[in-house]
Amino acid sequence: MATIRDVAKLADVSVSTVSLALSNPARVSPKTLEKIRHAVAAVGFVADPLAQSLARGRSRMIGFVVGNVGNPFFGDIRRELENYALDHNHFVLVTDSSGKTAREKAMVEHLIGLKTAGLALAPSGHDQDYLDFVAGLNVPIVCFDQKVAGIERDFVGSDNHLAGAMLTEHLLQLGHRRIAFITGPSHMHTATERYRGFTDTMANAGVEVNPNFVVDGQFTRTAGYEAAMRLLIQLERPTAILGANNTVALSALQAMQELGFRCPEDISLAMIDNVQWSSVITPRITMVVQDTLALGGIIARRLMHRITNPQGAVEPPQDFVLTPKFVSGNSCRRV
Amino acid sequence: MATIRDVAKLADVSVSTVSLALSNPARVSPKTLEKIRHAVAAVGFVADPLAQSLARGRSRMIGFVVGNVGNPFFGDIRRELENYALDHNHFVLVTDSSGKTAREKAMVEHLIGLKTAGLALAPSGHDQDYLDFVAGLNVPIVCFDQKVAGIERDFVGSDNHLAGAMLTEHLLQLGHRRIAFITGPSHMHTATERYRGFTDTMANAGVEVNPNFVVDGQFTRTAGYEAAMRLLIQLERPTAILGANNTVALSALQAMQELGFRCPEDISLAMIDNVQWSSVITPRITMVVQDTLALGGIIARRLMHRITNPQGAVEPPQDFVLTPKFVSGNSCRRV
DNA sequence: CAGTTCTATCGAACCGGTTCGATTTAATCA
DNA sequence: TGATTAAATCGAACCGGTTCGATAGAACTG
Repeated sequence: MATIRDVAKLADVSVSTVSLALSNPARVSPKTLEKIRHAVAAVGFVADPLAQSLARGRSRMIGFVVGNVGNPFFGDIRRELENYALDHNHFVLVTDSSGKTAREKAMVEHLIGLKTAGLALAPSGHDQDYLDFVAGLNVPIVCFDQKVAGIERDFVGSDNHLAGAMLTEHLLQLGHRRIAFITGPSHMHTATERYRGFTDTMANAGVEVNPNFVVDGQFTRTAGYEAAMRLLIQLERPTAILGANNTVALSALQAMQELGFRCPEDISLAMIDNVQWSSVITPRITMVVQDTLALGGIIARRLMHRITNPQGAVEPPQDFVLTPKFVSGNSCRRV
Repeated sequence: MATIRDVAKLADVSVSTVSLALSNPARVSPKTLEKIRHAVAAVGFVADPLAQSLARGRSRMIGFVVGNVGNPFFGDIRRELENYALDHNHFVLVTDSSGKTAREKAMVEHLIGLKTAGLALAPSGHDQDYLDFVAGLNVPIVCFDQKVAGIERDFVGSDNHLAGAMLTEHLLQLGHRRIAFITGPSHMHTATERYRGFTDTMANAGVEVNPNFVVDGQFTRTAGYEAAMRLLIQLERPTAILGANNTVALSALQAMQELGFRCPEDISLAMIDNVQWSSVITPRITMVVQDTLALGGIIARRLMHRITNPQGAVEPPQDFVLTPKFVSGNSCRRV
């Protein structure tokens, strides 16, 4: 591998001039620049990013930290970020914490060690320890998905209260009154907001929420399945189930199928967030989806802004909250 | 951030002794080691991975390069690799090439620039250029999924010929004769092998393959959809469709639903590779799945072996081919 | 006890760039 | 034309570690 000294020798200039010419061509005389360009081409010089990062104290890499890269929600955002970053000469490193806070911390620390220029982070924690950890990170960071109280960073996400409210309203309009809600973890902002959207809308409509109809699905497959089962074995069953996210809703669908309930004939179902291949799932689930492309675009732009603009680093954090979209399926029937 | 020189100063030894003590404690006297340990703790020293990588010429990072991290097949493998790597003090960097060879090259080059210890690569190319490129990479590499002729590297994958054959045999057993096949890109080993498995089995059974029943789905959603449409509008329709991968098969299911065909009553469907939530897709597709956990485990072990063992680097490349598994659904009916 | 072999530690060079103050050269001004 | 200023280039220090040959002292040998 050719080094900058090889180039300097061949071009018959000093190493520092080569470095200067490469990073700021305008500050070098045209003929010197030409010599250096020739030499670079001749020896096939490519700057070592590691050495560069070490010397500069920062790299051209962006860390993307989420709990599940396989989730299409994160996948779409990743793609948007990646495209934008590549256009701006940055490189995205993806890491998956599997939702574990400890692993996330380790990964973030590793990324910081790599002198990443910035981080797109879907926070997995919420306690004081975690807040301190994030606050202590001295890099541009854009948080997304989960709004965590106490984190003073840019945030990009959707209006989750509205998402819950939209689906609840839809079910109410169809005549449902016995509506069940499968929640997510109570420490997650998305989960509590969606749930609030549900209860607020129910209250506004003057419909009481049956406490037995609120079960905890933890946003996971197993817990969602169990929660759904708990709903379905009740003597007085709900006429509609609202899943706080895609995983618990589809687990509920599976539980319904296994117990022989038909959807929507016996029980209606609605969910927040899309999944891959939702178009071939029968019935097509009525859902509220987030605009992942827009979210990804905003995250990308905001992060690159903070990274590239000198004063961008000190701008006060800002929240970007998008309106989710209602997508009608055929999983909800009129009662 | 504390540096190694801070530690050296506090422990009153030379920098090189500190470095030695940290990387090879046995070669330092017990009392010196103790002093250094104290100093490390006192200043909170953590070695800068960048500086370390630069000096050593290699890092503790492993690059994971695939065309679609969202695909659960790759997701499962990634998880296995990651767990194993973390246990062995290595760190996985995930990159997604979106299936584009050019982008994959750029990403691999970047990873090499980062002095990654090794690469788990799902190759996206096949031409001479690409072969030369891969051959020129001077890092431990384990290829998986696509077996590319001419790449002299470890390979981990499944018996794709068998996968195609199993499903074909199953359909033949059920009495089907007019079996259609939606293929993948002809330059992909998995695609051609699966197709060969189909044709060989058909030939063995003495059943002729109708050329109109073989359509190209490119392993993509749009092409798969088009291909399926082309099958479904024929006057003499197939009684069964075999999708060479999950994407084309599910696209076919969608096409069938849109045209009003019922599966399996009107047309049977089978596919190779699982998808997320296949359990709630109606009907449950009969399929042949790869043992992703085993594949991931082998990839991880093989790669770490080459990385950590001095002589591991020069071992001749080896192929690991696993037997896929038949998973019965209810998408195929007897005719 | 002189000669040899370990063992523990050190100093200096190195990995491959960047950066900044100093110096040389060229251009502008009185 | 000599003084002043700007532009171009250079040298050396630095980023934060690793590595290897050198050295000094301890332990072993005959």
